[in-house]
Amino acid sequence: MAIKERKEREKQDMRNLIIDSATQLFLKQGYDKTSIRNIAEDIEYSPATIYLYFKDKDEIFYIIHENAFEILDKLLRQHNSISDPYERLHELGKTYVNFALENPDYYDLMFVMRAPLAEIKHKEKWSAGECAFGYLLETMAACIDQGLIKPADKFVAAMTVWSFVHGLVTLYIRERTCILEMPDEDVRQMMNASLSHFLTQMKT
Amino acid sequence: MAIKERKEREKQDMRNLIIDSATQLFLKQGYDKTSIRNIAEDIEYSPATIYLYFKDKDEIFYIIHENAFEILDKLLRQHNSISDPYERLHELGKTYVNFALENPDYYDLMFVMRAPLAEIKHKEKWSAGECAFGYLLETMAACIDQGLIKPADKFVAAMTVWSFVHGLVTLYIRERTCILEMPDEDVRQMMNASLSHFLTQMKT
DNA sequence: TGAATATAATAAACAGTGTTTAGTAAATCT
DNA sequence: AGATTTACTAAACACTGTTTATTATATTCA
Repeated sequence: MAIKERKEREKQDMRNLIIDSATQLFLKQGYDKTSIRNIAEDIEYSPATIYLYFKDKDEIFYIIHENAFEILDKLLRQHNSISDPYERLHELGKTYVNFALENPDYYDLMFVMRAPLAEIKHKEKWSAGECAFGYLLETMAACIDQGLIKPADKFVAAMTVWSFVHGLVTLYIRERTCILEMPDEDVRQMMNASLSHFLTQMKT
Repeated sequence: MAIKERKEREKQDMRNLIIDSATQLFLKQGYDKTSIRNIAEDIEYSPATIYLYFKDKDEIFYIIHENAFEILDKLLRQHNSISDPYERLHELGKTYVNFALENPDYYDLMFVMRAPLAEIKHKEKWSAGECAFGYLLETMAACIDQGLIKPADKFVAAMTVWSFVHGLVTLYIRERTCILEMPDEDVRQMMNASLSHFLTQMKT
């Protein structure tokens, strides 16, 4: 009975087709303008078909959110070879901010939007986020152990760093940096200056 | 011809009626569930009537967003009497975070949601935000002048502080602090610890 | 192979959204 | 009192996410 396996494969193919189309539309037009009907039209199926493969729109965007985390995780762990944890922290910060600025829609979905939340809660564990946060936690612990930054609980220190970079990029992505009344280029330069300033402050 | 003035008054009354109803519904049920039809039913008018007083839903939420800024501004400027600028900064931080945690929907509308953005851009100036940010800027300048915090450009310093507190509260409001797998009370305590840690790091 | 069954896909509908248009009733002006 | 402006609304438009009943196809079993 290889038919069952083929069917399973076909089901997965269809899921991938939907996710790929949704991702493409999402990155091109944003969340709101990526409707089930849009996706359906794009893959040349009826809207109702999508509900045979995903229970709702949010589940689709939960998968996209997971894929985005995989990308970010890979980028962050590229700096694993840097032995000095403070230096690694610096690179992690730069990479995080860069990722957010270059993939604002992904970042929004990962850390701002409520769309994937239902699924996260449903799963009782935000594993995608845990992976990235865990890596930050490790780095902070190493920094503290080696006395490279001002002493603090590693959770508190990690939350402080994450909060700062998250705040920095979300103020930009959600267009609140308009308050600076600067050209976009200057704003980005100021963000870099702010990141450096923050990390210098941390140092012992 | 006092009729014209009475009409003008009545127009303003109607605008207030709509805003009051919208605000009430918004704080009770959130943005998405506050529909034009809901507001219309609440004030016992037809949905179309609302469009005689506001050009679209976003304009209504722009007004609510402005009102929220008035509340935050008053809270922040309560600390004007504190002469030591670093101490004042500390109180500003605590007040800001408290405001966000106690009024998450207001905070969301002010600093995260895209709803009021069209109007902000249309007006070419985000005066509501400028007022609060200006106050932070003053305080930072005073801190730097008196050598209370590590030297930096006042804009960079202000952006750093704002980014941190904004990140801290938005990770909480948009439910990303679930990663800590802590009871809500502990998360809030950690947020306080993080704020203190951040402000201590700034000190010379 | 042919009838019965299980699967896949869809058309159409439901209940909602923001917004616009055309038409009516009331208040104001001449 | 008649003409005109103002205030309001019913109904429609073009969407949205989602569900249900139906049909066509593929698979299984006798």
